[in-house]
Amino acid sequence: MSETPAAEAKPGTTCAVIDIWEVLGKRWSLLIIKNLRTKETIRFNELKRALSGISSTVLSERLLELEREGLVTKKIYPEVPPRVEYSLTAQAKELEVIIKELAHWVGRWKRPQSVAQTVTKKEEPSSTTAS
Amino acid sequence: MSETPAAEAKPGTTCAVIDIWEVLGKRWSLLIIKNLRTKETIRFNELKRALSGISSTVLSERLLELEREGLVTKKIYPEVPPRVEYSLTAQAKELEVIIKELAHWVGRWKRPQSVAQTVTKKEEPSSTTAS
DNA sequence: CCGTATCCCCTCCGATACTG
DNA sequence: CAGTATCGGAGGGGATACGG
Repeated sequence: MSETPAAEAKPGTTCAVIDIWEVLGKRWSLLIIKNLRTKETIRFNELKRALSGISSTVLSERLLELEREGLVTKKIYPEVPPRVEYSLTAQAKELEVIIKELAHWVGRWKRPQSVAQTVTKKEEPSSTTAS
Repeated sequence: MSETPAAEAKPGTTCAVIDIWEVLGKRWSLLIIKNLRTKETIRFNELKRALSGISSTVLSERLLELEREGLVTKKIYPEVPPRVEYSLTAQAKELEVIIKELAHWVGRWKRPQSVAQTVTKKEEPSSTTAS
């Protein structure tokens, strides 16, 4: 019945969706995925340049989180000037489809909304009081 | 090609998806929608009781945001003990489908992930030895 | 080139108290 | 019952400096 049957410490972690949502909800996460999509592989500074404004700290952090979630693969080339390439996993490519649907959904409903409706009558809400 | 062509002030606001994502990414938002789904209409304190741990402040705030996004409708009954009923809009019901897909996606890939792969030799002869 | 360590600010969230 | 006002703590994110 209640939405917090277990894990009382973190009330927002009831279903698994919220888990991934919290990761993806963080700043830059979605943008990183979007940029990763433009190429098969992207290097760290290349990505950083594309996301102008992001700091190395945060980019590294997001990349690590996305890697832990299995959305990004990291390839380290032990060369003299270090080279690391990032790319999307198959899992992330599937996620993209859902994001696209979400984008479509957003576009379909893009418009100003009403604020609130005050019911003057004492009647059942089934009869729409939109006048 | 760059991801921040306009709106330099907010780098995370490139596409509309991120906009709704930021609202839904906030704590309790998803849970609120989930609870709203169990009934057609729910009252404020009823909802607050279901989401044990949330404060009136935050619940009110979330509800207002969701209303602004057009996901929730608010009906005010000017009675002696005030009565306000919240319910999902058609738009939110459509969103639910997408969330369900996301949930399915999460379930399909639920498993431990690798950490990182270091390329020791050969493979990928791309000339990227620029210093 | 690819990050980590540190500091600081600023927003978010919870708790409490109070009003219509 | 249904909120708003205010305060204070915690954590995310940016800037800078430094290491491998």
